[in-house]
Amino acid sequence: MPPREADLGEAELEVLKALWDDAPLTVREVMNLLHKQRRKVAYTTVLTFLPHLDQKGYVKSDKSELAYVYTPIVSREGVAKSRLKSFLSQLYDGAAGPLVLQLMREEKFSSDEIAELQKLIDRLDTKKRKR
Amino acid sequence: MPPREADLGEAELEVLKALWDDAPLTVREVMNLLHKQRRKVAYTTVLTFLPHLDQKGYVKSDKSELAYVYTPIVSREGVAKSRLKSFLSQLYDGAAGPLVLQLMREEKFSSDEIAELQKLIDRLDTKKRKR
DNA sequence: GAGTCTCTACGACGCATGTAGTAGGTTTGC
DNA sequence: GCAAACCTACTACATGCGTCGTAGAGACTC
Repeated sequence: MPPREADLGEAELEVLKALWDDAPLTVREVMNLLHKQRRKVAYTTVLTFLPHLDQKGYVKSDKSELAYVYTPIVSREGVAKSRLKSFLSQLYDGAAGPLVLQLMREEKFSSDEIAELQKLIDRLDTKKRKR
Repeated sequence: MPPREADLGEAELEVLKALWDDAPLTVREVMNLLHKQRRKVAYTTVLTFLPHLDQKGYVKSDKSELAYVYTPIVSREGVAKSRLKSFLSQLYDGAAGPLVLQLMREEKFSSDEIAELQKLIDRLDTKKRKR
């Protein structure tokens, strides 16, 4: 009983990413984009994903021209957020803290990111102290 | 061509988590644990996962007693790390920065976590300045 | 207007995964 | 010793997903 918490397969996500990168696209254009990314996939394969994404409410389609033209109607951030949620509950019991700490220990960050991070922490810290 | 970057299915992970929680366990004990977590699954179903996990090198088995007894040989952190890597490359192009920032904005943290985080940042910050 | 090109719809197939039943061996308890 | 209980191996089946081919509708070309 795998209830598909994700709702988006690997390949479907690839297609959606292509759309995020390069706004309204036809099936053929999506395929070409994927090919450039060394993702060799047949036209008809791509063709199956776009109606799926449409039905699932991730993109909208427009057929005023000859071929359908697809545009995402969900943001990259939104999708990232919901997948992040699943990921968190799957391995970290939904707690963000340990994950952040792990990332901070193991990954690299730019100075800008560190500065931004510091700002966020200061805000949280102040809030806590006020109580 | 889904190359199984994860190597661990959803259900397999559940079983592995049971083992992490409660060290050496027999098939039956794992099943009982899952049942307690409202995960109704047949004995033989659990039975199939453990040899899988064994073959894939996630657990080791010991048959000095009547029934096989399984013990994890990979850490929760190790698995979390590798899945985190996939997740990161899947949605954030492998960049940890944006993910951390997103988490900091949207999630809650304990004072301890914030303190720990501050320490980590200070370290990174110092390193940067030294150059 | 016949041939060609391009599009979409539909169906087929393979593989991974989760699920479980059955069959047959081993242990235990009387 | 024999029956009951328990264990594992093997097999089977459903589903989801990714992959693509074929067929037929519409447009375009000359």
